[in-house]
Formats: sequence, C-alpha cells, structure tokens
Amino acid sequence: MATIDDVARSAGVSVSTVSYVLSGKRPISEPTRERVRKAVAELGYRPHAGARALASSRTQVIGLVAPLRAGVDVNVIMQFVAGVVTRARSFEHDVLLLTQDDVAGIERVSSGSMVDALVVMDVEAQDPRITTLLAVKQPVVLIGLPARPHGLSCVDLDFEAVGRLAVTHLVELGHRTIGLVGPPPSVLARHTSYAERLIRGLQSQAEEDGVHAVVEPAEPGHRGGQAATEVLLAVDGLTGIVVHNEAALPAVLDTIRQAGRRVPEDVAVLTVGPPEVALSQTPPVTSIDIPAQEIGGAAVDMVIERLASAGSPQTRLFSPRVTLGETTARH
Amino acid sequence: MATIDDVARSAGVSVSTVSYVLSGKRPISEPTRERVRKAVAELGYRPHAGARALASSRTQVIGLVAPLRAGVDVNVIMQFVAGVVTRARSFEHDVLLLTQDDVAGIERVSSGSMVDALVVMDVEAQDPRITTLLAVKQPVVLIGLPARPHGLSCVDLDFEAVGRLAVTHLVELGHRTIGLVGPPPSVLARHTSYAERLIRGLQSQAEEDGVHAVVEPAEPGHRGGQAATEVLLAVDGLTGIVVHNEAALPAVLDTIRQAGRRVPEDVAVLTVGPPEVALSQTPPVTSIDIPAQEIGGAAVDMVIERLASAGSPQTRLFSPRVTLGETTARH
DNA sequence: TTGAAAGCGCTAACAT
DNA sequence: ATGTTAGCGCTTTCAA
Repeated sequence: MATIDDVARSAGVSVSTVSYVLSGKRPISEPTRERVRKAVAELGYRPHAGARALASSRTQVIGLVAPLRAGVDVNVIMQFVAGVVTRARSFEHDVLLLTQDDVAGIERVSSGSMVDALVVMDVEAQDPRITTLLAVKQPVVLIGLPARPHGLSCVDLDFEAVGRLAVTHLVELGHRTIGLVGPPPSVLARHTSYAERLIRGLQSQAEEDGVHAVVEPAEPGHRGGQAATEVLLAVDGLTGIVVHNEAALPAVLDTIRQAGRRVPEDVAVLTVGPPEVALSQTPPVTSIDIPAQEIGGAAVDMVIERLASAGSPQTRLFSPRVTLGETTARH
Repeated sequence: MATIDDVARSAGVSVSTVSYVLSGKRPISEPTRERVRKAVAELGYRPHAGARALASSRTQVIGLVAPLRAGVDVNVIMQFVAGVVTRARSFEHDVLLLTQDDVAGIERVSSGSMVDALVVMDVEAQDPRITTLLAVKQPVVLIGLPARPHGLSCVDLDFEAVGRLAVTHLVELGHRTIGLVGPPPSVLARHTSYAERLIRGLQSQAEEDGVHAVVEPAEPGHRGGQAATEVLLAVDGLTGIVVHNEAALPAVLDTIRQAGRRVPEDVAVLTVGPPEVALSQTPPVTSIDIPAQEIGGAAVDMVIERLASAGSPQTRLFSPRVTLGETTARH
C-alpha cells in the first residue's frame, strides 16, 4: 500500500502538504493541490486508519450498541441501524457494531479508543449501562429515555405521547374500552424504556378521558398474538385494540376475524410500528409510525455535534402522528 | 488515558515487557507478569487500538458487508449478523458494519486498513462486488454462492438441496403438484444467490420426480402473500405449498383458510426460514431451517483461519434438514 | 504558501 | 528473562 511519503515524493512536495491537501486544514495553491491529487489517484492512496487515529485522536468510527434481545421488533431495530449507518457515512464515519449485552464492549471500544462516539439502543428505565456510559470520554447518545438520564443525551419517539395519541384517536371515534396488545413479557420485564412509556401514556390518557384500558402483553409469533387478542376480545365492551408488537399484528387481525368480529365495524385496530408493516396488511392498518430511521439519524447528528462543539446534552423527542388506514372507524 | 509507558513505569519494567505480558508472545517470569498485571489493573490501562493497528498491522476488526436491500428477510439477516458478531468476539475481534450497497465501502475499509478481513452478505449470482473483493488484500468470505466464486471462499446453506428436499418431502407424502411462494420479485430480479439456487433445486427435483412445480414470487407483507397464494390455489390439483418468504407466511396460512381449505388435509405447507418463525405459527409449520447464526459463525471461522494460515479458499455448504410441524401430511 | 520534524502509542527485532 | 529502540503512517506545531 502506498503511504503518504510515496504520495509526497511522487508529487514532489512534503508530506505535510499532502496531509493538508487531504484535510483542507490550510490553504494550498491550486497547482500544488492538483499535483497532489494526481499522485493520490495514481497511487490509489488511502490514509491508514490506525495511523490517522493515532496522530489525530479521531477514528472516524461511531460505536453502535445494539443488543439483540428477545422480543424486540427486528424491523424496527434494522431501521434504527440503517438510519445510524447512513447518517454516519454522511459525516465520513463508519459504524462499529456491538451486539453483546454487557458493559465490557462499551469499555473496550471506548477506552481502547476504537470509536469517537457511542450510540446506545434498547435503553431500559434503569439501564445498568448508564454508570459506564457516564464515565466514557466519548460523546454518548441514548436511543430511548431512561428514568434518570443523568445528563446523557437522549433521542426517541415520544412513546408516552404515542400512548396518549392512540387513546385520543380511539376515544374521538367513540370507543370507550380499549385494549393494548403489548410487547412480549420479556420486554416488559426488563423495563424497556419505550414499552413502559407507551403504557404509561395510554393509561393516564385513558384515565383522563374516563375510558377503560386493558394491557395484555403478547409472546412473539402467531400464537402469542392470538392468545392476547382472545383475552382482549373477552373483555366486556371492548371495541378498540392498540398493537405495540409488530410480530403479533397479523395474528391479531386473524384472531379478530376468526372470532367473527369485523374490522373496523366491531373492533378498531391501531398499530404502533413501521409504516410498511402496517400498510401491507389486509386491510391496511391505521398506525402510529415509529420513524426509526429518522431517529437513528438524529442520534448521529447529536453525537457529531457534540464532537464538534462539546455542547451540553439534550433530549429530543419526536412527536407521534397517526397514519390512517382502514382499521379504525367511528363506533 | 494511561499508556503503555505509564504501565511500564508503574510496574518497574520496560515497555516491551508490558507488551509481551499482554500478548503472551514471549515467556515472562511469574513475578514480573504479576506486577505488570497489577499496574494494568490499577491504571485501567487499555492499549490504543490505532497505535496497535499501526505497529502490528492488525486491527482486530472484521468488516461485515450487509446491504439492507428490499425484500430480504430481516429476521434472517439479523441472525447472520448475530452469528458473525458473536463468533468474531470469541476471536477477540469486533465488527464494522457496512450497509451501503456499493463497492466504495469495501475499498475504503480495505485499503484504509480498517479491517483484518471481510464477510460479505446477500451475494448475487453475478455479484458486481466480486471484482473488487478479488483485489482486496484481506481475506474475504462470501455468505452465499455466486455463479463463479473466482476463488473466493463461500459459506451458505445448500439452497439447491433445500429446493430438492422440499420437493422430496412433499412427493413422499403423495403430493404431485407443488407451489412455491417465493421471495419478492425484487430479490429475484437482482438474481440473489439463495433465491435462484432454491428454485433451481426445486424445479430439477420436480422434473426428476415427474411432478409439477409452480413458482410464484410474493411481494412483502400480507397482501403479497395473499395474492401469491391465491394464484397457487387456483392451480389445478395443487396440494402442497413451499414458502420461501418469511414475511408472507402468516398471509399464506390465512389465505388458505379463507379459501375454505384445510391445512394440512387439503393443502400442505412447508416453509424455509428460521425455526422460531415457523414454530410460532398456528399450527406450527413444517420447515427447512436456515441456520443463519451458525452460518455467520462459520464465515468468521473461515476468515480467521485464513488470517492465521493463508490456507486456500474453500466453499462450505450446510445440508438442509426438515423440522416437522403440523402442516404437512400424507395426501 | 510550503517544509521539517516531533510526536501519537504501540510491536517486534535486536541486544544483553 | 528482560531491556533498548527503530519503526508503523499519519497530524500538526514550529519555521521559513
């Protein structure tokens, strides 16, 4: 591989000139710049990432902590990841992926200076990683909202507002008893941030509106969705179901039909998740979208910003909106 | 951050001794080793990844090329990724994730010496990345099987055998006309390796067995699966359906029922995909598993092996097996 | 506008 | 069994 010395020699300039042409950190005369560019192209030169990291203390790599836990909506995860990677690239950064659910990986890449910043997914209300993250020298952004952020930056969909919005939407349509097919028990058991926030919003809005809300977690897969839906359908006077569990959605629709109830005439269905999933059902399901890609991108924005200016941490919550399908109607 | 010099000073030894204690590349007396370890622990020392990469030409990072394309089974992708990351960690490697579908990322991380090796996913029959990969200095393993591997190492489930096995299983049960709900048209259009191989195996086995096979791609989502299934159900004498499209599976089962046909009495269903998805349906679907996690791990094994010994490239194909559910029966 | 040179923090050959 | 030291390939200060 060609080194910066080779380029300098070939262009008849010093290495620092080559470096400055590449970084643009000081003005270089047009002719020189052109000669350097030519030499770079001819030799197929690429700076050695390690050498650059050593000299500049910048790796151009963002660490993405994405534990692959049971019960998560894999489509949503992928969208987050895609958003992070894409936005990172737009800032000339690559992404190092950590999927192990421990604090060791965070410590390793952080104190080993493998990354410039960290984006952390699947945050829990009392996340055990927070202590470690607070001690990290790189900027950190959480995707999610712990009970106590301790001054860490956070970004997420406002899931509490999602819960409220779901209730409001259904109540406005005349529904008075509403069920939630929630995330799997395992997700709730570890107090996953988004799950608890949605339920909290749903319940408090229901209370404010004086309507009845029933929460029923669903195990992954068809049977989980089926079981939860059957429980809800047995609830007296229930006419609306909110689904916060991508894997259960087909089963929910299926089970309602099997029970001889019509959607939306007898039971309205509203799902929380990626638009594609909701809209590709039969019929298209009214949904509150999770703009996962956008949130992932925003996480990178925040982390890059703090890399540049060391500004103070902030929390950014995206407001939910309803995308109408054909599964909610006036009761 | 503490450097190796700090550790050496604190332990009263030279830097090389510290380095050798850490790498184990030369014998160190027990007392010295202990003093070094203690100093490392006290200072919380971690070698600087960039410095190490510069000096040793090893990054301890594997590049994972995983383009997030339309129509792929996201569960399967995730399993591959999980397999790669987990196995990589067991060899003290981390994973840099490239999701962009171009050759630029490969060139960047390869010639920038950001990775020690590359694992490439979602391989097409005539994959445009192959030329680039052949020029790369790091070891490469493809997950998938291009028409001409050109001497690159490959690992995958033997999808041709999957197609054959699916037919054999159904034919043995007495089925004579078989349908395939295939991957989305977009996946077929780009000649995705696994999709074409499965169809090839399915068709040639059908021919050999003198049975009729109909292939119908399915767009993602419920409606795609529904449409494809309706087409197949209209085929005269069709009694068996193979589903190679995770997102369509619930819709396929649903549509068969809606059409008033029973599973498996009237129509047998066999799916190709992760076991969890198949088994969590109602009823549990007979499946040919894609051991994605295992394959991802094997890819890492192969790449690590070549890093150690520069052995010659090889192709490893996993043999498919049927996991019985309740959706296939004698006709 | 450009160049020289001192590091950055390691590894590993070469000494002892 | 341990130490000394020359790089690894960059960035960036200091000079000119």
